[in-house]
Amino acid sequence: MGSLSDLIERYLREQLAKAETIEIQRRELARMFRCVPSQINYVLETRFTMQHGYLVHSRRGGGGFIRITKVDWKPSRDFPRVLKEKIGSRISSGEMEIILYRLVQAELIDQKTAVLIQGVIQEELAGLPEEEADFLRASFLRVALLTLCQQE
Amino acid sequence: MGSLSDLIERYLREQLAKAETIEIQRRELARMFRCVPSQINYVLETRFTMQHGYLVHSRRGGGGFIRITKVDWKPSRDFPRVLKEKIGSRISSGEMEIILYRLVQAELIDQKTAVLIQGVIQEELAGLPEEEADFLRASFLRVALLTLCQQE
DNA sequence: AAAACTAAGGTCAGAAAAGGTCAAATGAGG
DNA sequence: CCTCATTTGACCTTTTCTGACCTTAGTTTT
Repeated sequence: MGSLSDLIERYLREQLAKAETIEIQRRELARMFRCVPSQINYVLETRFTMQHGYLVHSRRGGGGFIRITKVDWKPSRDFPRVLKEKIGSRISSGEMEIILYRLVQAELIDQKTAVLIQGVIQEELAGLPEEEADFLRASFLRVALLTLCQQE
Repeated sequence: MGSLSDLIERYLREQLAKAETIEIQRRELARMFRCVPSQINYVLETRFTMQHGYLVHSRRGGGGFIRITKVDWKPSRDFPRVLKEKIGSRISSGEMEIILYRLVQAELIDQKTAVLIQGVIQEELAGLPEEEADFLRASFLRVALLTLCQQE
């Protein structure tokens, strides 16, 4: 406790407590903390990931910046993590159906949406070999659910 | 968001918010922003393309001008098809950002959702070679948008 | 009417200004 | 000591900015 990374993390969190989105300049921040610029990347990679509830977006070149946005996951703070665990790296269409059914039971999504998701994903997967489809299905399902879960 | 190009972009967008079509003089604008005239071309090429929903037309010589016309994205009933057409079989992250921005402009999705989609997809694509990522990104974007926009 | 002049805008390549990546060196805790 | 997290630095990619040179369209002169 008390490493430079921790300090930088605390500083960024303070800023993010004041605003939902902040924009920083990597060089500027690095100068503030007297470290090399890539240290900032390290802090972002280890402490401001989606799992932590943050989205990071950046632009290079003149006037470049790094934008950090706090995400308010509707269902729960660790929804992304739970989803990752439940879905895993691959999933069959049967398993997907079970998960969707559970989410409907939990009233996190409604029946129509569940059906819609299945339809959209099925269409996207059309014609692919089963082997490959299972991997992609896992990704598609995560994208769909994570996208949905911020809607009100 | 601090580059000169960003400023010029914002200025032009403001004008275009007031009128469908605007006519500017490159020299005049360059003088306003204290830059070289070709900077204006750069802004137009990177931020006011057809993809962005603008048409640019110009004339040289005495009394020359640059005309920018806004082409609104009409939220049609046939949204899924239009979307698939726009996304295509592969798409770069930059092109995706443009599409999302236009959807926000058209009020089909809100800003937070756009950012979220980018984040979720970025995460899902992490570590993949660019070649493969472009194809998957197109699929992910379709899944996300079709899931979102078809539910009521 | 043709030639010359002037007043726009267009192109392109290179410099400058960011941020990104990756692996090696270092350090802290068990 | 070993392992994992942190720190650093060399090298890469993207975006912006600038300036030299080119093309086009009116205007004036011959």
